[in-house]
Amino acid sequence: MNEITVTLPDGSSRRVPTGTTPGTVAAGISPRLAKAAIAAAVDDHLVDLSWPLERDARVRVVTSDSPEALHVYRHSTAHLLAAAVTSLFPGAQCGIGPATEEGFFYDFVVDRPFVPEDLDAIERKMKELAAQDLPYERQLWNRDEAKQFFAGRGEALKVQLIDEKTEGQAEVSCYTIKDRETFVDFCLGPHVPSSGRLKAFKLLSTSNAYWKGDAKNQPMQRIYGTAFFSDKELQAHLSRIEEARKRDHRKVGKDLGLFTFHHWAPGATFWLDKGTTLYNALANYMREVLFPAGYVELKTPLVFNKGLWETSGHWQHYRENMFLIEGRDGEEMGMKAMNCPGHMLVFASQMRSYKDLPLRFHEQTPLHRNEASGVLTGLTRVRQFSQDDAHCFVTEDQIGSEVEALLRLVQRVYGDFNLEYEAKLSTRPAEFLGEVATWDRAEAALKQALQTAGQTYTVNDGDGAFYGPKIDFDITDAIGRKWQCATIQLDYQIPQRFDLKYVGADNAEHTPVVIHRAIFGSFERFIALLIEHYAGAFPLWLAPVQVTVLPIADRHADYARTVLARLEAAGLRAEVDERQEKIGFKIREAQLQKIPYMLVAGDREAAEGTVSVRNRVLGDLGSQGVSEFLEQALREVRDRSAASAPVASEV
RNA sequence: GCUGGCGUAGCUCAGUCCGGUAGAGCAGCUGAUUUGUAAUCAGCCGGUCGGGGGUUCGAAUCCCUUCGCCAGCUCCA
Repeated sequence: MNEITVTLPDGSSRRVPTGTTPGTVAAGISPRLAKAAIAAAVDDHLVDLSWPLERDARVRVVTSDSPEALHVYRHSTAHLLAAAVTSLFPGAQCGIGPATEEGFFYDFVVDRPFVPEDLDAIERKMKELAAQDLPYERQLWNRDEAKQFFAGRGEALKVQLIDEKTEGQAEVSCYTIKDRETFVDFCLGPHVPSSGRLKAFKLLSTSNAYWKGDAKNQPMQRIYGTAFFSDKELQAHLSRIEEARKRDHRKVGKDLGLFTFHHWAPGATFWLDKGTTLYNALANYMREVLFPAGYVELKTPLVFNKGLWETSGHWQHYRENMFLIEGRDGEEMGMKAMNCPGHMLVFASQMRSYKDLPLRFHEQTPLHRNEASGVLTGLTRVRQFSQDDAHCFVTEDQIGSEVEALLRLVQRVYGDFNLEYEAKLSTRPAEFLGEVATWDRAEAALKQALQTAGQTYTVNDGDGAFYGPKIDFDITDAIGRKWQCATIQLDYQIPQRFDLKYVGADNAEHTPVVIHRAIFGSFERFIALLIEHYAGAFPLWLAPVQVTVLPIADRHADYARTVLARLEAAGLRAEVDERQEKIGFKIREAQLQKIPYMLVAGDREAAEGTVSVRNRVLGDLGSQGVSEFLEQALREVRDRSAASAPVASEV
């Protein structure tokens, strides 16, 4: 009999007959490993445990400890879901059902949308199928036979998938659960060996989706679920979701009185007094960061004649997202959806020399975008918002250093908030303007800058804007959704459209390159993410109310007011709670409002000229002189210390 | 925009399936209490049940329509 050599991760190797499966290899190592095995990696390629080994290979048994295991496990759970749905809903047609970062989903074409009761029934069916420990088997089918089989079952979408994904192949990979009659899916795998492995899963929600994500295609019903190796992990995940909901910015914003909305202005924020204080603190922070970095601040019009938008190209490509207005003499106007065209006009308003570059225009005025109603979400997706926007006008050989400076700016700002983020480089898309050589130079400059700034990143090939490559930064919200915040975008087109020129050292006219960039992204979205990041317990420098003075009884009110006056004179945002309530009640309210410092003032403090300091996290800190407290608090503000603001993940 | 769900007092929610005078807690107001580190007690006020239309003797409840919110899809900061 022919033998092959199997090399294990520890470097050891063994001879086994050709056709041996990784499952057998695992069993040969130890029964416990065989029991824990989910799948196998053969020469770093994930396969089933039943995959016959035909030649010498490195084999690693994938168990629940392996990083890839959960993905396989969830994908197998998605198959179980599809098996349950096709069993309970005869005629249901399957689309695709992948594992995701948090779980899995599967899309179906069904006669009617799923309702919550359906999910319960489907989940019960899944548990039943899991309890039967049905084998998952990979089979190679003749391609035409497979197409006929799926066509015969009314699975037109599967036939389409086979057509598209296996062109020119003689055989296609299919997975059965138990047998052909019970469930079959066209799928590359790998999968767990049997349904009994699937121990802990839960269906979470349903929603509409379209075949291939295109609204022009057939509407489908999607079922989301999640799965873990143990019930304990599943329960932990579910309670994490529950905890995250508690710090959802929409809830916290309401509880803390930061902002509100009204149905007469969908997608537009009413910033309440406390929210406005927070907003202004961030706006001023950004100015403090940008002015020393060579930026100047502009305020440009909110409404422009359509001529501007025609010149910029937005009239042709972006009009449906713009709020349009008719002027009193019938002229067409558009509210600005971005600042760039206005900034181009400012650049062009006077002669510019190469000595002026880089020239950096910063602007915080509001933008309006007529977003589709279905996409509006709290503060993270709105119709009226302000960016910490800027446009940097540079020569082509200044691109690298400018982008590097921008990367360091992003790192510095996000560092000030202890935010975690991910950077993505998006490169030349299929449809683009300009020369390939220019794009290549620009992409190389961005990569170089990323490396110099020590910024890790992933590449999104072909995802750049039509006018230039870009680097985007994502921050994750409380419930795991990623939101783009900072962005750095090169633009070779807009300076040409506006015919921008500067006079070079050679006394000739040249066209500058524009870098569109934002660090917060928008104030609205950034504040939403900050609220969730801090669970509403902002660091002292951001807290809308920084200190509250709590007199014990009415006779301490005068003293409390003198303390308040000193706090306010020193520039702190403070208030006094003079209500006729017990101190425990006042403290509870201040804690719920997440006020960083509570200063208790009673007989003792009034006599000594002190305050009894309570920190919202550390609790009672004992009594301090007012000056002593002030000095300490002002230092905390100045340092933008997060000392008393644990981030949500630590709460 | 699409699909589904939801909309009852300032807030959180019950009542809707099966039509019969709209409920609770918190908040607010008034009074008492003068209080020492996460809720003092009592009383009172408060809702054309998102808007409009329809069915019915009678609609929060059933039907239609419209607006908003939520989830997802698509799209974006």
